[in-house]
Amino acid sequence: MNSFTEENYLKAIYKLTEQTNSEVSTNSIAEKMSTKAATVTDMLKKLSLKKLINYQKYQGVSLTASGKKIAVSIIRKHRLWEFFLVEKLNFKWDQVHGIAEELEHIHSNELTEKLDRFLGFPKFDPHGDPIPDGDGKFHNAKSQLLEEAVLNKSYIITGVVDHSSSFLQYLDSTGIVLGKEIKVKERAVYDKSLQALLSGKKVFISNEVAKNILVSKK
Amino acid sequence: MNSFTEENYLKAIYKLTEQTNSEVSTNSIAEKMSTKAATVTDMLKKLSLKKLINYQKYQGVSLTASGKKIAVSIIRKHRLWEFFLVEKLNFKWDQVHGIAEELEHIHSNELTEKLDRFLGFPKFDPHGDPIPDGDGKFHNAKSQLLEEAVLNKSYIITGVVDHSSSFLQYLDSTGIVLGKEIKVKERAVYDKSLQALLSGKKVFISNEVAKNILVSKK
DNA sequence: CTTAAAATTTAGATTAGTCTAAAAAAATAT
DNA sequence: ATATTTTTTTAGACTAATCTAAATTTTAAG
Repeated sequence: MNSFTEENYLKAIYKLTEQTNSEVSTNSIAEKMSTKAATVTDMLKKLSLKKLINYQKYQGVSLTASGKKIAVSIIRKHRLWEFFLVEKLNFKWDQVHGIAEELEHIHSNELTEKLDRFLGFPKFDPHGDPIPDGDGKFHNAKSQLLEEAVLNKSYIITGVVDHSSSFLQYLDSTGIVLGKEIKVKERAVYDKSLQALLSGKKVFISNEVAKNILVSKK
Repeated sequence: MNSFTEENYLKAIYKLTEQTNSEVSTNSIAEKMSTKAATVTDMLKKLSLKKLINYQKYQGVSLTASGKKIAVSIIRKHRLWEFFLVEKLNFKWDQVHGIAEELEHIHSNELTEKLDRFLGFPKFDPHGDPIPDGDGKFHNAKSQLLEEAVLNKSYIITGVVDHSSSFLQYLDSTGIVLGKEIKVKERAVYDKSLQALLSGKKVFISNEVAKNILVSKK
């Protein structure tokens, strides 16, 4: 059995690998885990001994197959619980991350599988992130940033890049909700801000926001 | 915030106090926690410093009001999660204890309250144990041991004393399920074993089993 | 290609929770 | 009432996860 801490390091390494598509540095892990580089080095030695990561000092790390399997299962549990919290318990999408950070460490495969069935085998969590299946396969929707949407073409809002409560609350306040249709009418040259139609209603969207919204072609 | 370990000690002390109605000994805690007396002493000092227990060395311990509040909230969460696992996820009543031991430590009051509402504010868990409400009040059904049931009187099975999987599985195999009606027809003098009618069907129940079943007058 | 800066690791400490062995206090038995 | 047994506590040590400060390695700059 791995500790919560070990599981969190594996998850952090997984996510950093996804972002950079290469070996992960000690410092980047330290930043992600809000801890110090020296602490990370100690943990890397431990995870390496358990053969969960490939590690040679000064050379960065990557996950082994078994490390990756654990990381994906944590992510699976996190996203299933987020779905549960929003769909069954009526939490808002900006309230669930912290609770799911605790729930993701509950150690029962049977629980995960029964929860998945109870929820109807959802493919995406409340933020539009894909939920891997029991074998670790992701159902990847090909999405793009709203920032890069083509003018006058219809898209569906499918996810967010920034998962912070403040961003999610801002989206709520502007009516930007997953599943809605959006069509960009104008893009300002100066600041790349957008004038768009959101389910037919005119909205203004700054580039800062557009960079953090994912859409799919309709 | 208290650690899982601290929460588990408080829960153990609460349960031992319930059983004995007096100060709890270091050794009894050690046994309940499957640990050593020396370890318990260390933890008692820590909990005492936090004012969660009343402790003077060699004199046993009791919970303070705030210690009791935490213990009851852990029990509340444990029982609500057990109810969820059985009623929503289709677990069997003998499979849920271990999972609930992990879930009971999730730290979100809002989660507990929303879960309670989602479940329809249940008053008893799948083993018939009362679920305290948000204020720590227990809805106590006045039940008695089947061992002491009066002959030819109708009772409803409302709970169990032994919570082990093996006992619960044995009950399943004999059809002894919470909510069923039972009437004791004969009690053998020699071994106190019972001949009874369970929903009208004849069953034999040993004293060992009868001592571990709770019933209420119909 | 040498040097300065940045990144990483090592060394040595700290805290929480645990242990064993020994000492001390309380309970029990003669 | 004293001796023996049981219970509890103390002392000292260990592991996991963390830290700071110092040393080392790598990278980048001139």
